[in-house]
Amino acid sequence: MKPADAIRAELGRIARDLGAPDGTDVILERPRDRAHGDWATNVAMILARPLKQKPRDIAEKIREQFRAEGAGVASIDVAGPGFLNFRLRPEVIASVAGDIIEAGERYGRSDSGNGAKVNVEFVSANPTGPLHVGHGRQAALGDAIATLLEHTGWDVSREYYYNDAGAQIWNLMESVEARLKEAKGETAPIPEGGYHGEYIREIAASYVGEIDSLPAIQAHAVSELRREQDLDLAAFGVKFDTYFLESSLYDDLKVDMTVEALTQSGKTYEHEGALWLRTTDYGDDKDRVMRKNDGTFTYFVPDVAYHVTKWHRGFKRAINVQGADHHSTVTRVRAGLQALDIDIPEGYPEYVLHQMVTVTRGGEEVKISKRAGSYVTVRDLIDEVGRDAVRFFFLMRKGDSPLIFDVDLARSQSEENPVYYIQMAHARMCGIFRVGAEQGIVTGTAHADLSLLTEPEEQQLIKALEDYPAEVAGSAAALEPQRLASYLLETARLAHLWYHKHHVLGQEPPLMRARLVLARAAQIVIANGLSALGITAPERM
RNA sequence: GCGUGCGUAGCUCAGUUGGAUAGAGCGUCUGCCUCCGGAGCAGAAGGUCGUGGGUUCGAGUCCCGCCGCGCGCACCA
Repeated sequence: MKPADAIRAELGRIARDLGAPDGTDVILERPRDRAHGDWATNVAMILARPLKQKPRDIAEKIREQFRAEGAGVASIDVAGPGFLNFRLRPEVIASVAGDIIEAGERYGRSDSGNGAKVNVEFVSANPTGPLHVGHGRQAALGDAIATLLEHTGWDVSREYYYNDAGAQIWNLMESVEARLKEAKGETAPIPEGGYHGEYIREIAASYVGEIDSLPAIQAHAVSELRREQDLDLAAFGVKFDTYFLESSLYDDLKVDMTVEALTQSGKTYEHEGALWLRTTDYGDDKDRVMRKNDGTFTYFVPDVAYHVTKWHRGFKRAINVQGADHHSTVTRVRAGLQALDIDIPEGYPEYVLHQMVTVTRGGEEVKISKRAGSYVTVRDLIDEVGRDAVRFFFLMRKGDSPLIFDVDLARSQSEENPVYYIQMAHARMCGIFRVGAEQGIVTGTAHADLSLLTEPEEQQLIKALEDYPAEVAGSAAALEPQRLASYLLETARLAHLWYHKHHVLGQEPPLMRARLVLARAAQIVIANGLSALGITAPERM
């Protein structure tokens, strides 16, 4: 049993004896201040009300009744308003390192998702141009969230929705047509709302079909751009399980069926030649048009039809990663799903929204990519700083905050660069084993006496490693990869600290063996954490 | 104006779903180490958590008002 579990069990037993109500959960947490001990609980404060006693009196009783030896506890203090602080025996803390090695790359995984299906949709760019940095943030976020969910026991499906129908595609087609005419020497301006990037000329140049066949031009442009985006995603190392085409919703009459069902529900009305949905019944600030007076549908109608397919495909949980500039769609899509009245939960789908990305180089904002014209592409970024740095930088801030991507920092091979810093900690641990092997030292970890790991830096590092599973679980539950990123930074710091202060190789064999276990455990945790974020853990740098 | 998100050290940001004296990196200052350079080590200073109320044993965290900034407010996506 893990030390924390032992304490929790003992606290549970005492709480019951004291007459705590059923369902009282005992929360153990790391005290913010290390001087307060290894674990703390506020259970005495929680029980104060139901037991009608002072928190400190309850805490005192718990302290007296606590059977410390079995739980590996060295001392218990009552502090502050009624906290119980536990200090563990050093060898109990150290024993965790052995468990980590045993679990290996499975360390940190859990099964709280129970294998339930969850759909994670992200990027979902219109095939009207190369992916820009915002899509990059989405790709990093979506992929990491998907992996975190996998690590916590969910059956995850990564999905990409191509908006290959509608007005944007029409604009794309007209833009390419204009460039085709231009190539023949005609004057042909890009239409309003059209695309001006250099890539439009490339698409026109590679077109070999009928010059006046608009459907052919459209098909060519869309397929070229999809191929282009696939290359962007491949460069980023993201793989999707499903590519869902918006056009298929029209082909399969899903859009018509959805409109029909919404009309049947009585939540729609005709007004000024358009068909409206009463989204105000579901918290929107005004009703929304479904069918425009030109007979075509507004974008959110296929979006509703699309989410109905997710539901029917067995995803009781769906998560959409999007730019916050699209946040107004949230209410509309959910309203449409509710109006259908087919038992879809109100909060379906869940949204993870992220704020803007700005790229800086030399302290100046970079605004333009040559190929795309008006924005910086993901590919530019990956080419310049590498996939790992791009991913980490996109993940280290919470989605709610705008993100400034400092290209100079991301490229830097120094410890100021957070990715480099974490990967370096991993490489250093690997270096110990590499050098050890060269010296003929057996770096196996069997028969180590971990109670020798008593240095403060060692105890602190081990405690951080012990927290890894909880960090993964918390990060996954909150859909917030940046938590894990922060954790890795802190853990890397502790690993560097330990490495600087204490040598492994060249120590007396028993101590060396114990430290080899710790080095291996640290290496495993950092590697697992990086992998959960989609970042590699190089063995040397 | 309405909706939404943000506001934490000089700078960049964490803050584990409401806990104890609010943390880290960079920068600054003081020592130490280094042939030089890059850097490394130990420590220090630095805060009215935008602001005013509220909720309770307890608020950076939850609720309301105000101020500032971003985003959205199309029969575009």
